Amino acid sequence: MYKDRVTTLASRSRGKTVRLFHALSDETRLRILERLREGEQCVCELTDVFKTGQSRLSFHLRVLKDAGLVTDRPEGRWIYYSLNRDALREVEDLVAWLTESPSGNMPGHRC
Amino acid sequence: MYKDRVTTLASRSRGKTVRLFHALSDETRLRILERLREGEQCVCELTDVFKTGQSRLSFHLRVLKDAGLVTDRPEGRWIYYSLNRDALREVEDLVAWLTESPSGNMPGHRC
DNA sequence: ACTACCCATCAACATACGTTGATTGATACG
DNA sequence: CGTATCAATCAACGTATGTTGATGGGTAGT
Repeated sequence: MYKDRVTTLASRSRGKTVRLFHALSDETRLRILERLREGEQCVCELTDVFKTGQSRLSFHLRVLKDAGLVTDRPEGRWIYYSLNRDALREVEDLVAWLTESPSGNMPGHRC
Repeated sequence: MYKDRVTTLASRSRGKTVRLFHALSDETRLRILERLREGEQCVCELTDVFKTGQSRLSFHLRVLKDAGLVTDRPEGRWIYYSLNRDALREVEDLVAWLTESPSGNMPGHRC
């Protein structure tokens, strides 16, 4: 369990992790995720709710998708977005690993 | 337990959350956190390890500190930084809340 | 076919962010 | 004292990011 988490962070490319956190570091995108938490939604629903330009939402949805936090599914002329809970759990593990105390000791340092 | 998490995210200002994730969305800062995970460190230690300019680290440490992820403690002419594990646990809860399925149902929408 | 709708993409712009090198202040040490 | 060290801050710069309005491609309905 513990070992799993170690490798989770260690083996993961830092760039991918950075993109994950970056995707989460925007108010609009957080609100989108909160919304998607309730279930699948199409873009038109979101533009309705957020009362904002469509291209703006499209932009943010793309950031979330590139980070792997959401998935999309076309149906007719709509595209439905939904949360990727696996990615979120990965974020949880990442942070959990940081929170834990390491086993070994650190080498000293002369200032 | 579940209710706690709900209020954790709901009562929290989104701006603060955004700053948290933003602080985590940089490779240098992630490496600093990984380092601090092993224990308290002064800036000179970090400049040594990362072989980079002092002002650069100072900048990133400030971002981390403003987000509440680290704390600093002056001692003599050095300043020691350490992880704020409470803040990290807060991040964990935030993400956990997003991951969970909500209880109620969403209102429908006509496209 | 024609029109209406949904969405992604683009170009242009403004703002935010990270880097670098220099300066400043504070502490320690001779 | 004078000098050296540690670290925060500043100004200047280039790049990344988010916003807006316009365009275009695909699907549905008439």
